[in-house]
Amino acid sequence: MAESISSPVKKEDRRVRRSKRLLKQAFAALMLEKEFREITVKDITERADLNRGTFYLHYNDTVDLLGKMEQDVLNDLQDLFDEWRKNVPERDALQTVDVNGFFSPLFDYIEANHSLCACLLQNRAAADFMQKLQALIRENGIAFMRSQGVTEGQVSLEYFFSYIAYGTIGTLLFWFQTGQSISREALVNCCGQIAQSAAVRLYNAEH
Amino acid sequence: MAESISSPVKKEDRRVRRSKRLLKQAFAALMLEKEFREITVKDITERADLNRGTFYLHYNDTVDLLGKMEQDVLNDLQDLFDEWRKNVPERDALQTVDVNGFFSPLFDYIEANHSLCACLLQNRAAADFMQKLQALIRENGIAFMRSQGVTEGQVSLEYFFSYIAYGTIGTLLFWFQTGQSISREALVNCCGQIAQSAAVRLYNAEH
DNA sequence: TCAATATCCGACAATCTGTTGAGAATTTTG
DNA sequence: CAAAATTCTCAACAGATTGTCGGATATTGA
Repeated sequence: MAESISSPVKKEDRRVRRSKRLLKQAFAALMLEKEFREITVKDITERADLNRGTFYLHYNDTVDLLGKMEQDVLNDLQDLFDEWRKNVPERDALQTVDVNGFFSPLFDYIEANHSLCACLLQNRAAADFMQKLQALIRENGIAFMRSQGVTEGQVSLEYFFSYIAYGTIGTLLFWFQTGQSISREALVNCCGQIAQSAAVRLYNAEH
Repeated sequence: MAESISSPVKKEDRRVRRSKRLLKQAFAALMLEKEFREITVKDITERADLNRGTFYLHYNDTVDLLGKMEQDVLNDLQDLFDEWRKNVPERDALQTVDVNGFFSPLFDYIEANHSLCACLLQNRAAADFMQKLQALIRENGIAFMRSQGVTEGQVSLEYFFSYIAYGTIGTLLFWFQTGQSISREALVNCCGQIAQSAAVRLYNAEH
């Protein structure tokens, strides 16, 4: 799993990789200190110890940089989902769909990169990170359910997973904001139980 | 139910009420046209046909104004929840908790003020509106469940309603963003079914 | 009517933005 | 290794926004 802040392995000039890395690091650090809207290009380049003009060689503005960083995280997560899907056992028709299993890569990753993820989720500016993350989870969730032989019920899978994705992300965010007030196991259990019980009721995803 | 954009009934100087109203209206209109971060104080006051200095007599900056508008909506919703709670029938111990009923004021209000609410929810700048809205729903939800005699289960009510609130708000947002691609009834049914089935499983909120 | 106060107007310094050109430094290529 | 290509630095620039003035004008509430 690639470090989200790091640059692609080998494509661009080494100087470019260095500059982008420093800019992202500086920006991530600043986001822990103040609101996105208060962070100027000057702030970032000073923190990164780069010339202000260098910023504009790589990004249009701070929103652009934020978007690239969001995309890094989303790419990492998609890779994890892809990897996980390869190893999912075929589902016996009588077996329960393992919703917890589906969410475990997500929880693992977000806990491992908790500082950046909390930043992106909490920051006023990053409302659409939650949306993008929801879309990623939703689409992977739908694909997963279909691969498990689940067919559409009275509630479309799209709306079902929209709900589940937002509920899960939001609860993760709530967990961060309350200082991880319960154990990780309790959190995963909470999210899993809700999703599982709803899935069972709406799609007979059991037996 | 007070119009969110309108000013309090009678407290401030009529000129102040007028200015605030015009500023909020102008700001709401501008948010439909461009990103929050691209909206300047000058934009707002020009649209409102007020002097730029007048803005600073009432708000510190655009974030402040946005926050006040969010609070207007939250106040309206809290009033609705309070009103609704007065009319909730006592729950027979054998009866099902009516989760749909709990959410109906929310759906009504957001649909009635759908333009502004979609704005606040969708806009990049308004990430914390979703958080505030979630907190309001969560707290009212917990109070409701307790009043219905539901006790804590293996999943704390706090986390349960965090999940339910985020899921519901998110799905509402998804509904807006997909151009109300299903009927309102289908949407309410979707959210209701998920919440209900989870509540039943986790809290035996039935029978 | 009159005192209080909100608004308007013009102006101000300070800051940030996005871009430019020239030169120095680094990297890649052959 | 040497040359070519690219990136970075530096200083400077115009343009825009910000937040704040003081003084004049208009509106309000009593």
